Formats: sequence, C-alpha cells, structure tokens
Amino acid sequence: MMRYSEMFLPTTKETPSDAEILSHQLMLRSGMIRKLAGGIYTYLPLGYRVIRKVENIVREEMNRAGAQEVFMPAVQPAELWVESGRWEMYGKELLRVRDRHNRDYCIGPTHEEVITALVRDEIQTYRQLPMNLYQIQTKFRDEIRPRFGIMRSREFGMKDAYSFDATEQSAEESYQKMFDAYIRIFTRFGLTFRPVEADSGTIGGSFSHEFMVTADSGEDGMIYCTSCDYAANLEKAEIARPEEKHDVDYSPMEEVHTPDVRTIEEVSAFLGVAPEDVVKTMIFMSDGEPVAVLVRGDEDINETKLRNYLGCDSLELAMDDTILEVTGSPRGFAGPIGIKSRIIADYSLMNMKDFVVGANKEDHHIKNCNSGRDFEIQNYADLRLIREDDPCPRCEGKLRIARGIEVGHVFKLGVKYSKAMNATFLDSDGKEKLMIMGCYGIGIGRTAAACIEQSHDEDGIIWPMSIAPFQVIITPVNINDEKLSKTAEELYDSLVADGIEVILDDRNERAGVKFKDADLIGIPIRITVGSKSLAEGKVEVRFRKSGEVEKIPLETVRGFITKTINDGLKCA
RNA sequence: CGGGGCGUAGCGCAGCCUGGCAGCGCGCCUGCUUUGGGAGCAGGAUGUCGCAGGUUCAAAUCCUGCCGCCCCGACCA
Repeated sequence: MMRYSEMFLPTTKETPSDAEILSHQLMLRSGMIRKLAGGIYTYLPLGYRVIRKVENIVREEMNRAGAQEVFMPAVQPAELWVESGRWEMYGKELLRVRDRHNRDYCIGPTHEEVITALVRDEIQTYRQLPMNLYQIQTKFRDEIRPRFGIMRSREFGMKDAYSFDATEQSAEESYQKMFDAYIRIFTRFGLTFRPVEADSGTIGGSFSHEFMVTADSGEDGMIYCTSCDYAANLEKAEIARPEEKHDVDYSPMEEVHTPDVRTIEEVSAFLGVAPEDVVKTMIFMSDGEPVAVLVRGDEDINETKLRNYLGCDSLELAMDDTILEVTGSPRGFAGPIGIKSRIIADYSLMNMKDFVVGANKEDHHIKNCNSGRDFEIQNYADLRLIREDDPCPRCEGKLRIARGIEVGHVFKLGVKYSKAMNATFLDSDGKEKLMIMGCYGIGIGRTAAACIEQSHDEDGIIWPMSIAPFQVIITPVNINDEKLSKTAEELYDSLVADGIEVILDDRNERAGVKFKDADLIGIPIRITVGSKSLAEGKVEVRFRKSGEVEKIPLETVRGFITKTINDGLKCA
C-alpha cells in the first residue's frame, strides 16, 4: 500500500503554539492537516485517509438505512434562499458571492433549499415516498470565530441527509431509522457518545436529537440523568413544573433605601438575605416589545427557552433607555410592581414568598414582596438555565452536567421548507399535501477530531481499527541490515496481498525515531522486525492501545494479523 | 464587532524596552561514526524581520496606517 519513505507525512516533534486542544495539536503534529487560512484546512495524505474511512462508514450505514447518495452543488443561487426566507434570516454566517453577471449566490452552509427544490420538481405522488437522499460534501459557514482546528472550522465536510414522507407516522419512522443508523455509525468509530434532546434552533421544526461525544474539551454542554435515559442539550434541558403551594401568610411590604446596590450579590449582602430570597427582574426586547422576566436570584435565564416560549425572532436584553422607560428607574432597580410591560416568571418563582425585588426607583428595593398581592404574573414557564443536581424531569433522579462535542444531529423539520417552497405531492385521497421533512447531519472532520479527543495518550493518537489511516505499520529496526529489511519487505508484500492496509517504515532512521512516529500517527498494530526476535524466527506485534507485545513466528503472522484486525473492526 | 496578545529561517522561539554585523533550538544538506524509544562529531545552506509609509546618519527595534493569526467576550447553530 505505502512506503513511509515515499509518503508525504510531515510529523513534528514540537507542538504548534496556536493549537489549543489535543486533537488539533495531534492532527498538526502527525501531519494530517495544515492550515491555509482561518478555519480553512488542507488534508494531507494521512489525514485524508482517515476522512475517507469516516465517510465510507457513514456511507455504508446510510445506504444500509435505505438512503440514496446524491451530490449537490456547493454554490447555490440566492433565489432559492429568498424563497425559503433564509437569505434574510441566515445572517453573516452565509458566505454570499456574486458572479460576473452580478447575480447573487451563496456557498452552501447546508442544503435544505436545494434538495427541497429538487424533490418538489421530481416527486408528484405518495407512491414515490418515502424518500431519503444524502450527500457527503464540503460546506462553508462563515463562523465568527473558528477554533480548535478542524473541530470548528469554516469549511468542513458534512454528511447531510434529507427525508421526505407522506404521513406523520412515516416521518417518525424515517427519523427513527436515521437515529438508529447514527447509533451504529458512532459505535463503529469506537466513540463514547450519547444522543441528547436538543433545541431545533432556527432550522426550525419540532424535535431534534444531537449526538454528543463526551469530552471535557467539548464546546457544548449537556445534562443527563443518573437514573434514567433522559439526556439533553443544556439549552433544552427541561425543568419540571413544581407543585404550587398556597401560603397566604404574607408579611407587610416594605420599601428600603439601597444606595448603589444593584446586583443580586450586592442586594443580598446589603439586606442580609440569601440570593434565593431575591427576585431578578430582567427586561428583554422580544421582537421590539419589552417583556419583564422574573427568575429567582440564584438562577439564570435560559435565553433559548425564553425565545421558544415567546415564539419571537429577535430577543435581546433591553438597553438602559428602554429600562428607564419601562420601569421608571435606571438599570439595577427593576422590579415587577407597577412595571409597564408584560410579566412572565420562571417556575422558580412559584413558591417564593416575602421576597426582595427592585422598587423601580433609583437606590431602592422592596422587601416582603408577594405575587398575587403586590403584582400579577401573567404566566409561569420553564425559563431558567439548568444546574447540576436539578431534579430529572422524567424520573426521581438527579441531573449531571457534562461537556460534549456535537458530531451529529437529527431534526424533524415538519413542513417548514416544503411549505415555504411549495413541495407537495398528490396523496391517495386525491388531495395535494405538503411533504413532511427531516434532516440529518454528521460532521465528518469533527468526528475524526472527536475520536482523537477520546483516544490518545502522551505519545500521540490511538486510532480505532475502523478509521485508522493504516491498520498495520511494519518497522524494520535497521534498514541497513539485509536480513531485517528483506524480511520486512516480504512481510509487507504478503500483508498487502491479504488486503491489509499496511505501511512499511523503510526509512533509514534509527529505531527510536520510527517508534515515536508510529505512536504519534496512532497505527493500531506495529510489527517490529528486529534481529533478536528474528534469530528465533519471530517478529514482534505491538498493540498501540495497550502497549502489549507478542512475539509471533513468521509463518503465522499473516493469520494472526488478519484475525486481530477483524476482531478490532468488530469491537470498535 | 469590543478587549488582549502575536507576526523574525520549514517549525518553535530570543532579540525590540535602551536604534548600530540577523541569532538560538529543532528540522534540512554533506561526510564519518552510530543503529531496539526522537544519536554523536565535523562541515554547510536557508531571512522582502507581515505590508506600506514616516522619524533618523542608521530601523527587526521608535511613530502612523493596513493586513494576517491566536485568545477572551458578544453573536450564531
């Protein structure tokens, strides 16, 4: 397959200073990738071998799940995006370009528009459904801040699949098929991962799961229950509605002078009460309308939940002048009493009594405030950020927080795009209906990076057999020793003949250099051909992961290697 | 977009404060020795000091502008 001496494989001893996380450092050091510009990378031969293996596993499982591979254009006409409404909505992440005729295009960050247009034009009847089409293609998202190498780059490889169904039930099945395929895919990569319930964001739709690879370096937070299956993205993580207790034994309300006391910490310290006895009043602008959102002092608002609850497009904290207008006081003294806006409150308010709020008056707060008596809360909702040890919404267990890398997501899109772009079919009842869609993504490069995050040691990468760039590396200890190099060459030829992915380290380097490189690039099996063992007619088979070494007689190496690789592919 | 940092040989960095021969380590090339965990000795090559302008007898060094990269934040999914 490959001789090391001929391969373009520039490894380095030193770690590049601008690589922060381990997978990025190791990808650079092992000669897998090189940066061309911010968030834009070239895959070198070793890196591209890994990428192709990841793609092929994804491809196999997508095909197995009944999806068909297509290949769509990277450059997409603006009209499609105008039609779906995303030319306006998508924002600066969409890289827009003009052609020589001054027509607008974008470099596809995703392909809902293209696929919907295609299917709309070609599919007429329910008899042609369900249909699931996918592609593996380079996307471009002009991230504000690309980082962590290939983990969060601007240009990146992605598998994206789109399902079209005639009925809700069929759409559920399509979703489930993809969900199951994803489980198989990430299992084959040897990853420790977890599907978590997720917010469906601006892509829209009703339901979605993210596939999170657990890693401390992960950019995403997730929570999981210690005693049931519940797991969710931090932003999505639900909090159950507490039981309402009716306690009407209220103390009389009291206004107190609190000069220059603004934050929850300052208020609770100044008044000698716990943050749990203070209510935070935050003024948001929801599509231009002010809304007062109340949450217990020790909790934080989850803006994603709030946005979903309000069903608004834009949501931001109000500016100082708006606060003054709505509350009549400067920032830091907002409270619900007499406020000129709608008031909603998080569940954490439900059983609070005699709490502290801002007085809507500079340098004043109010003690012993109570909802119902002193002001009215229009609605209670689940609006706060989850915390470690919060109760599980599904069982009696407690929630834990972990970090993860989002390697895949599955969305139920519903009719968002079919409606906007008029993708209909004729149903058996003779009526025209909207196709029900789903979309399913896997980050190819990110998945490879996640594998490294989860599987490495101080010497380098430890690839699982399924995506290792080579399954075996043969290392003759000294290339100038005729016997060693001849044995290594013969072994190499026979393994190649067996269809094994093997690289022969035929460089005229000292053994230590070769060992270090073999470890760094993470080849699962190393066959060392050295004079001591060879005198006994044996070679040494060393496993990258465990470091264990077995001396195997030359005659039986081929069978041993084949079996080991097959076992490795099965369990990985 | 705001804050901070960086840009000097292929890579990692020093030199800049206090202007005066462009340096170190790794890598690379040649030769000899060496050959089981990143060898030793000897010799050698390699720079628009990010770009442009300014100050100065003299600029990697000081000043101005621009570009690129990294980190933190805001933003987005």
